[in-house]
Amino acid sequence: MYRTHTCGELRIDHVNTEVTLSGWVQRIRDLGAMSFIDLRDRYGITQLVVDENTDKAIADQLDELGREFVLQVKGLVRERSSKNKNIPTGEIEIALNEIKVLSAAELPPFTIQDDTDGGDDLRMKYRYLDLRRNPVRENLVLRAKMAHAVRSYLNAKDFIETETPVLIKSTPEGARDFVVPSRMNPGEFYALPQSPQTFKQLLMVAGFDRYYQIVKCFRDEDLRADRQPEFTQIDCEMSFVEQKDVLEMFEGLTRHMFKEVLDVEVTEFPWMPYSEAMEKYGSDKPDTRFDMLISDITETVKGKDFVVFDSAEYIGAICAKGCAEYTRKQLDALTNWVKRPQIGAKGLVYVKCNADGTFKSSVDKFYSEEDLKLWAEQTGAEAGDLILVMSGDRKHMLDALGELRLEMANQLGLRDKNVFKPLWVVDFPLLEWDEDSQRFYAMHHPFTAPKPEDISLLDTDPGKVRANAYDLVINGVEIGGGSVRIFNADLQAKMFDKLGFTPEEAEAQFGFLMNAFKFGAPPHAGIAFGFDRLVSMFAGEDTIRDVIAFPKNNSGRDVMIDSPAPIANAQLDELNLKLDLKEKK
RNA sequence: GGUGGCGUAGUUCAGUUGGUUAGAAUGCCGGCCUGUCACGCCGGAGGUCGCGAGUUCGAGUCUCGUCGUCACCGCCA
Repeated sequence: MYRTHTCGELRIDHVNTEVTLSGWVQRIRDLGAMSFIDLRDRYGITQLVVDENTDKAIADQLDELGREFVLQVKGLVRERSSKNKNIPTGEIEIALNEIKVLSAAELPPFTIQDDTDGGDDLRMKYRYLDLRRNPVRENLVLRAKMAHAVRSYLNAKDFIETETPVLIKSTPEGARDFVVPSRMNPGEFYALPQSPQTFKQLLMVAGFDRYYQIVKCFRDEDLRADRQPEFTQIDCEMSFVEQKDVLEMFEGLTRHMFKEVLDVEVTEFPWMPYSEAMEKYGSDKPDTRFDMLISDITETVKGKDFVVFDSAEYIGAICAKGCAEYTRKQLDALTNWVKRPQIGAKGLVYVKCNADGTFKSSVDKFYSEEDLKLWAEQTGAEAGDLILVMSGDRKHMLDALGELRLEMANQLGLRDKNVFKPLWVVDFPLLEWDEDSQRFYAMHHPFTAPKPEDISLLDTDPGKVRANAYDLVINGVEIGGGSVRIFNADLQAKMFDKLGFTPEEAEAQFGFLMNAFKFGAPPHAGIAFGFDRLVSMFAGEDTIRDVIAFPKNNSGRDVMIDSPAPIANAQLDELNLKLDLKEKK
């Protein structure tokens, strides 16, 4: 038996018990004739004590030990003469009578403590050491707890957890696929699923009625702090439901998780049309923890001989509360910020609403106090506020104002990680025009149903068709999304036609699905949550890497196992593959 | 594919206008210490300034290239 107790469980009640503990050496404090060892495992830290006068042999053993050695120790629990109120085991210590080194340890490249001295890449390379640290381990414990909460909620609602295949086939829509060569079928490839989309729809055709899965998905696209090449979704589908039924069910799931895991009650989720999100927040994933809404002041500001505004398609503004005192330096910094290529604005106009009721703007030459007063009324600005104005083409400026809004909120500390504001964004456009390829793409995916009242627009004005699609957004993060699906073979065929597929192409790519719809498909709808993002939000982390046990870096590499890696020629040969690497410029 | 930040001791970082022998903290090693718990005190070791070219009398510092890493845009539900 390696241990009778863990390093986190002994208390004052255990005094005079003979115990055996196993764990890692956190730290040794050598006071001369007396030494203390902090022994750590996942449950906590227990102090071991050795007195050189009474235990000379054991004291000598301490010289051999170092940080992160794995020990098995035996001894008697006793009350400390000076207690540590900061840790749960702080009232007791173990007077050792035996130390056994189970495993020696080299000096770790960074110290295993809550505030580590290790940088990100070093921590990634030695991820198994990083995982010994409390904050990282706690994130993964949280993740396990959340997965458990998902299962208990959905199981109680009669959802059937079903696995779907990982080796499937590549399809032209959506993200780039990861592909896997098939040895038994020379020249052919599997693809890893971007999501189990078609399979869950087929499960509905199969009459499963309610399906879910916590499942890995794969997308071969460039990475971000919130994007990994393999990531986890809570994937769900339901039959005989309308949009409202799905939103209620998954609002319930979300609220259940907040309550179970964080003990947080969240309010009912408002529904916001996509068009409103874009116009008021400049984003399809609005952060509603704060207002600072975008105002369209195009009509108000035109016609005063300010050529920049007069020639602009759109002029929009936000009001930053209490920022009238911003200095020239701060305003210049903001201007430079919006002029960066990532935002791409031409400039920034400001209006300071002074405490005395007067206005000071960067366009005083063109606008009177009376004019500026109108701006203030329209943007809801009061004395002490700062109005920030941008002009240009509508789509681009809404986007830029949305980014500026978030930046100002950051500067003003309005994005509190402990406040959660969920909402549903609904009525997304069904199709999106792509200039490069001169064709429509499905904004969600090709199986999304148009709103019934918009179906007639499919032939006349496809870009105007709204979809029965919805996103769950919390604090400006897209947590999940889904849609009511097409369940009629004819309508599905029409969709493929609008997306530029010939009937033959549609048949070759998705014939199995349209075929299935001919055998009695129930109306159905579904949703998928980005599990990693949800966990990182609950954990208060900025990147999903912090809630994944073994994540990949920015370039899609696992620096611990050093993957991806070349394979042997024999392997390539077996797969009938030859490399033709392109020269780097 | 693009824009920007970073790369200096095991680690986290500082390093002035380009100027003598590149510093701090922490960790590590040695010594002392019986109530520590981020123990304390004394001493010591530890550097290809990512790599390569260039400018210069002189480069950690400036320029170009390259590699790595991070953030973002494009891309991606």
